[in-house]
Amino acid sequence: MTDSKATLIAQDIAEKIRHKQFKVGSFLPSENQLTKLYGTSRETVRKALEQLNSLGMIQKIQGKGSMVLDLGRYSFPISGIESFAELNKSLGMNAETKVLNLTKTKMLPGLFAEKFPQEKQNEGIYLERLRLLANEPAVLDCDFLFTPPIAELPLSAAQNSIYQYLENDLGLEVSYATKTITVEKATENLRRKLALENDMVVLVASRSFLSDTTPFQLTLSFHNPAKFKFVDFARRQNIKPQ
Amino acid sequence: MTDSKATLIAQDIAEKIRHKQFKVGSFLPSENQLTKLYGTSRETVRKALEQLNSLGMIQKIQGKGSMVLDLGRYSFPISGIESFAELNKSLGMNAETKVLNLTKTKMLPGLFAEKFPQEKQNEGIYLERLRLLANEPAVLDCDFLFTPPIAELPLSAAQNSIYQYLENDLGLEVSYATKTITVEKATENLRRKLALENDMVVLVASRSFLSDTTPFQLTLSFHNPAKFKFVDFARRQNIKPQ
DNA sequence: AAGTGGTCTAGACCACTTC
DNA sequence: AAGTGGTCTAGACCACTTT
Repeated sequence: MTDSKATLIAQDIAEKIRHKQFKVGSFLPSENQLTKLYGTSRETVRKALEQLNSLGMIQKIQGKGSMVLDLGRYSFPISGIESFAELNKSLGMNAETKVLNLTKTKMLPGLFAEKFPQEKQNEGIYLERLRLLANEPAVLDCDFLFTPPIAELPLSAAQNSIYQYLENDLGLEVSYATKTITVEKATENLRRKLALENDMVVLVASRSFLSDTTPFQLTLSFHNPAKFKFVDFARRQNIKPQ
Repeated sequence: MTDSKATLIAQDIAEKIRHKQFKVGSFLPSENQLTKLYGTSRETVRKALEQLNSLGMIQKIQGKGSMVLDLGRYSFPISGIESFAELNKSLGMNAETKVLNLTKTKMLPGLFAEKFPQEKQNEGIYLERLRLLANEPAVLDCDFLFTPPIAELPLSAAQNSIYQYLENDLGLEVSYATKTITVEKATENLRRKLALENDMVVLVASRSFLSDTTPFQLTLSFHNPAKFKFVDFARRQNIKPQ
């Protein structure tokens, strides 16, 4: 899967925004200028701008141009599909991952059966990781990776980036995820592992899918409420959700 | 602002998915067939499908077709930009709104000054509403609407849908919002109004903008943790956030 | 009037899946 | 080989903003 011209242009513009070559509050070069700059058609430039628009990086204003928006400095957003490793790298945080458990199983662990009641898959890999920020426990990630398509998970992949292993080594195409965020009562085990001050915990439950719509991963992320922050960008829709 | 052909097609397909004319797990008619059906070019059909794709309603699979996804029956999602009134209507819930306060002010209330430290605007309308679900308090919404562009807010608009009033009566174009979700310690006032069992509350803070990038609204939504649920759909990005 | 973005088209060629 | 989606183009016309 090689990136399209439109995506390459979007990445280039995003990079220039990050490097302050295009400044927040100012307008990008016009679509005609970008068309000449990148040597493509205008529709291709427009597809690139549409990607940046939907990410909240620019706002298009008819008759005027495309303004660079201020996304703010997000302290650890959980929006989108990104692994902890990717976030840590791109934000340069002092984060650490401790793998607590990595085992194959032929039965869906009870924890997952409870939170994903309609789930049928039962063979897979159970993974438990504690995430530390500034040497303090912040998140307990429990993953269940489906076998197939994932037969093995090297400890190094669990330690670093699962997604990198799935995409680069196994050639799987990670595509989308559904997530829910709720607040739950913490078990004694959780209280201890996350050093919670009271018995509440934030649960981010997600089910992730490959591009052929196969589910491949369930994740239960237990966050220390005091350290939890979810950042979102949303555009007003003219299509009602299902 | 009239809808484009692509948006009309997307709305039509979404409607057909909702009415089970196109079923979850099956493929939509091919792009060529849709092109004939709607009497447009293929690119226009593709723009319609892209809208449904980004909402998580379909998944495109090369060589096969566009599969209808199961979004699940979300119990009160807070994703996207939708007003409580719109959600209530589209989901047919037993919800009620009590307007507790609606006053003009020349100073940004301290509550907002604290949660949005960089905010400069000070003249506006303060609105406080309690949302009840099944006759139990679920959310306390505190809004600050900027003057200008919003000079007045009729009680009926506060009672029903603010967005409907802004878009239909004032002709404003609501475009996007940034939100953060955190867990905070509840004040005694909040404990009482939301009938909280303990002293934690979920805070959804959002800043909303018009299509010309003017901010027009700050919202602090305090949720009873026991009734809070946030549902999200996310696609894997090939562009890094800013 | 000139420049900006918004929409739409008809056609081309490619990559992937299925038969 | 035929059908599917993925990409890209060159051009047209419209709506809005600015001068």
